[in-house]
Amino acid sequence: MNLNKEIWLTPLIQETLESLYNKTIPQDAISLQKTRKEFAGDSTLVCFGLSKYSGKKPPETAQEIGEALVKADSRISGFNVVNGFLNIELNYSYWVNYLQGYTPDAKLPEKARRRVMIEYSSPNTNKPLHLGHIRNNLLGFSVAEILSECGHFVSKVNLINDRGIHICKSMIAWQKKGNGETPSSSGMKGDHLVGKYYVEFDKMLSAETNELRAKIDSNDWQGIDNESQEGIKKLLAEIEKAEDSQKQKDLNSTLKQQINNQTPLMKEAREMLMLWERGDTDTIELWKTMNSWVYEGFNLTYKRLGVDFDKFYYESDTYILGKDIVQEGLAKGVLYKKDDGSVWIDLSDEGLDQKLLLRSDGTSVYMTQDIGTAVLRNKELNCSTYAYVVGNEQDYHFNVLKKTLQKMGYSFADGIYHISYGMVDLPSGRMKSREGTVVDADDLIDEVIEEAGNRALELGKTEDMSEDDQNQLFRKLGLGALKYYILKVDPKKRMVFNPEESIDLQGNTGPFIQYTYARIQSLLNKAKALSQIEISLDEMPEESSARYMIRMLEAYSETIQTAAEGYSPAMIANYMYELAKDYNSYYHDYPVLKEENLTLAAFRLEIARKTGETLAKCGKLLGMEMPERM
RNA sequence: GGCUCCGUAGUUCAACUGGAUAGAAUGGCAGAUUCCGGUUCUGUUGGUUGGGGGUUCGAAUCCCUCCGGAGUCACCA
Repeated sequence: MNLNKEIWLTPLIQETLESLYNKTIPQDAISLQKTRKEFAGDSTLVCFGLSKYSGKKPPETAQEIGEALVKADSRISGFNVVNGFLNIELNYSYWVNYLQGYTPDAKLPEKARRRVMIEYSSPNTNKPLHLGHIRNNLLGFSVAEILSECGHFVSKVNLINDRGIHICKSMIAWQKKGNGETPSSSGMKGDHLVGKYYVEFDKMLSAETNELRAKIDSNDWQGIDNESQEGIKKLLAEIEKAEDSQKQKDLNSTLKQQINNQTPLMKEAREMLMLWERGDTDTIELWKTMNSWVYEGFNLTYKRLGVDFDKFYYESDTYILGKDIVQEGLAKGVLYKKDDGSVWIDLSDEGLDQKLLLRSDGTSVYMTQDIGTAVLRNKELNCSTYAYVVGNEQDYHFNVLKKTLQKMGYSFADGIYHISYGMVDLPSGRMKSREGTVVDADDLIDEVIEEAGNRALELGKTEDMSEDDQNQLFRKLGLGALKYYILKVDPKKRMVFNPEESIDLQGNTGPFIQYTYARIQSLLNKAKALSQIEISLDEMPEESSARYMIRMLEAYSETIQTAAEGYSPAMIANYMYELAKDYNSYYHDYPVLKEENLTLAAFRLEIARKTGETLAKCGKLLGMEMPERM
């Protein structure tokens, strides 16, 4: 049963208005919102826009409507008018009944439920996960939970980037320097081991690049083919001529890139990629082995983070898929071919550029692959929404992907949505792998758990717990702190990750909410007998704080639904913090066990119970576990 | 340079998508416990919402302009 008051109040207002003014009033003319804390009332009708129907000034209009509403429905006990705002007050009995029927539930009506795919995580298999991936994973998982809570049918999907030149790099470095090292021989987590060789490759590469640069500077062009020679010479000349330093910088980095490409190591990497694409047995064997190490590592990290997937896609399976579709697009005349054979789409009428979809040698690029997987998934999953959790540096890419598919006539493309999130910065600035400031996901998880443990042990409240229970608790607290810290920020916004603040326990933090929950559980345990007492309005006084708490609980379903529409776990984090804070204040002022009026005590206990349930539910939606004690 | 996004207390974030006197946390300061768990609660301090103009009953939010920052403009992914 949905008791949400907007369900009956909005239509009631509409009817009242229509009979009052004898005009048709569209529903969206009725702007109803929660009454702000500082005013009396439960719901507020904004009356400025209604003047045109009443022909009177907003305050007079509000007054009139208020009077009519009180007459129209007994649930409405009163009202007050401030400027053009009509604050509607509901009966206390309405709220007491509401509390008794309340359970945190945000299910939409059947007809509003949809099939939704959430793609998230999508890692490369050449490096372990880092802080940026953590934001991605937490967001993706949480959004999926939120949509499920609203009744949607969600597929969580991970598209793994397991092929390409970057993967070959770690393979080559391992061949050269690995001496057969494996995760078990080294005791290293598989993804970290592979990552180590990726870094190793980079080191070897920059040594070769420097060497080659020195040779070029002394006019020694051995090992560089004529065409590349010319290119490099031209660049050198341009750098000579360039006047502003920005341009010089740009040219220099292009030059470095070109020299990079001429090193023996890069040549080897490219050769390996070709071997891989041809299906060379040894290459494939090595690739499979090293990838399997990485997957073992990733799975462990996912498990510790508490995220999971319904389906995995691998780029090695999907990277060719888009080619046929591009051919179809050519046939339809949506795409065009240049003289060199490359295929493009012109999106300039959409405010975008031309975009390459197929190289002149016929091989596919990132976009080709994404087009292919999109079509494949639509066949397999048949969703109405395809949401991709990917960083905002790819805003342009997803814009192009969606428009391209639309132009090709795929109607499912309308459902493509990019959940674009901002970078995670450190207090010192951006994470840079070159400077070694990248925060590793596994290290971070270890740290927050350890730190949570340290702080809990200092307080000494967990001494009687078994070591196993303690470890479970520290894990819940550490991860709760981390998840809340990251998810409370609006996904779209860039955020600063301060390692020390992320494990804080006071203020707007995960553990603050967990503490509130644990304390409620303790209260429920001690007050079991009260649950038998029937709550009756006749036996207890009206309390505005209680009314306020129930209104906070009532906001649950609307909050979750708005969060789902906006793909924003942050809204839920803000809500549950507000709820916990208000409850703590209520708890402080209105005792249960000491209250002599047992009906009132039972009523307060009921508020505690429902608040606890709601906090736990919100926590679940963020992937946060609530401890029974801490 | 073109396009996109961002700029809110010292700091980290809010502001129900155009609503009421811009709120929390943190930091600083001052308090509360015969306690149902003090990881709590109550005060206090702190703002020209980057600057300027416009739209209207009303703007942090929408439009224009300038300033500052980021991202992106690959036959990379």
